[in-house]
Amino acid sequence: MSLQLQAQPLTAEFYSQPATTVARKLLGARLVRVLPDGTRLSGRIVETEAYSGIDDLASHGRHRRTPRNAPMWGAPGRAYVYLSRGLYWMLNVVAEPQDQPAAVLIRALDPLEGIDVMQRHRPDRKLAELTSGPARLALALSVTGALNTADMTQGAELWIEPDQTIPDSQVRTGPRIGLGKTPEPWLSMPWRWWVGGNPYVSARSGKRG
DNA sequence: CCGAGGATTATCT
DNA sequence: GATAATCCTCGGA
Repeated sequence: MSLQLQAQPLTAEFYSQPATTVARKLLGARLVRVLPDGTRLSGRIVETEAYSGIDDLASHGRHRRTPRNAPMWGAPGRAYVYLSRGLYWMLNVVAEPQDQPAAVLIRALDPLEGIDVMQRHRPDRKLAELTSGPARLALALSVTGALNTADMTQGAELWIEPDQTIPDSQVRTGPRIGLGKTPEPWLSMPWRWWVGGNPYVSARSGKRG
């Protein structure tokens, strides 16, 4: 007899919603990573970005389907992990129904479980810099291209489960980060969501509010 | 504290 | 050949 219901991974049905809806609802949820040796690492999601549709000129799905971006057209709830700048892995969750290119980038975590192991993955980093950015959290949780297309609805090595609910009064939105020369209106589209005042929101995002 | 520039490589034009 | 959904270090104030 458990006194409390065990949290279950978010389902494909959840991820089938519009990427913007998924991005908002993921705030406060818990990203869980189980390492090959069984170590469990987790953190609360405090910053996300939505990339949706072939119209979105900031999205990898803006052009044709290619070997790299193909996961964005795939089943909702799978991981889309790609290498940025030849150096850093970015973790996304595929959103919206099959054949619609969309994903949500996980940009920052408030660390919960396995903080000592995360710090071992990022030697000599301050706690505040452990998971405050998409590449940082990928390093802390040992997320690499090996997890590309992994099914995040199964509770195996990587998934997201409900945890806290963040009220609208604490949610902030703004333009996405690092879009370079993406034209308007996509450059300024307020498709980034974060938890106001949370210290782990990525630095370049601006933590105002 | 802040801004500039380098690292490093898969991927696409 | 150019670019990229970033991070880190360094130099200057």
